Amino acid sequence: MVGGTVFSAASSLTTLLPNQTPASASQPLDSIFHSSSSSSSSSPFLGSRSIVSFGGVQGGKGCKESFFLPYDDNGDEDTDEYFHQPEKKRRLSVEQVQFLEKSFDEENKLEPERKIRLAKELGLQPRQVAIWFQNRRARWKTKQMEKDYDSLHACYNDLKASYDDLLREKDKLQAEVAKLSEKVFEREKLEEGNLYRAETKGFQEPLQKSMIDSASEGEGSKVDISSAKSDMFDSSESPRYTDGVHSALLETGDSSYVFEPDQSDVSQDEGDNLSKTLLPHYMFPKLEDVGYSDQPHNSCHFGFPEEEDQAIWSWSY
DNA sequence: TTGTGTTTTATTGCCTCC
DNA sequence: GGAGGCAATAAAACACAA
Repeated sequence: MVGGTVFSAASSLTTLLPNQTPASASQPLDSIFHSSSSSSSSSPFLGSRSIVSFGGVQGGKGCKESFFLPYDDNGDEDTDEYFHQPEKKRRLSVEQVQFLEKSFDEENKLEPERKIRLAKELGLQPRQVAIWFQNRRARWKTKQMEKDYDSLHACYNDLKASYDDLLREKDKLQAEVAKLSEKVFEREKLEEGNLYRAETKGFQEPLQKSMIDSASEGEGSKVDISSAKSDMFDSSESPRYTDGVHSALLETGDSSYVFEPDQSDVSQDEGDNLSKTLLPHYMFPKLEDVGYSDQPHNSCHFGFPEEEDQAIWSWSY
């Protein structure tokens, strides 16, 4: 307990005569306590406002100021006043504060020798210097926290802006995914319907042949069931069927892979443009690879393992 | 002048270190 | 156990609007 054990400046001084020394007078701090006649000679800061300078003590009877506020220097010392004036705080002079600030800038911790030296130079008690440094450190810490808060807040705002941008982009992509998924679903339905009709009429092979022929001649097919796939998977940025699987399937006559997609058909489909420009090809794996027919039409299981899929597509629409 | 909010000085109690 | 630091707080000094 510093205040209680060391020396309570204000309370002690109120009981002292100007040229008396406090109870701790045996310390080398004695020289700090000046009488009114000696205070001004040893330090430029031992002005009338110094707590340990008694040169400016108020004298007149009825004066409400204690010697802690020696604003005028008509010092007719009346020692009785010291015993009866209420204890009051006083502020350090501008010069004292500037000196302390400069010292604080050099080092915000106060070693004992430095404290003594500063006290002597400023005409203050070492205790006052210590208190000033303590309070100054507290103020510095508060300011530092405000700075830290501001910089963290700026960081937060930047991150939040980025996050909001990503959210908007995600929503946009979600909408595209939904739109294109719906399109794929409808075309697959159409494909299934056409194949069913062909099979039931026994025209499967002739139909395939005629459609391939018409496609290869660039005439286009009004019932091109491959266009759904080509819209989705065949673009300049999407992998062509170079894995051998599709071409092999074509050779086997698998009805799911009847036609090699035609670029001429693709180029006329505006939906395909979306898939080219907005959607990475890996977002649309082959439907048969992901068990498309078993999935709800708006499901987003694009070939990821179930858990991973859930993690990636945790957002819903 | 006065009420009110802010700043500064100082105290108190607790904690850590040697 | 004493010295010193810190957080919380009190209180005086100060600033300023009404």
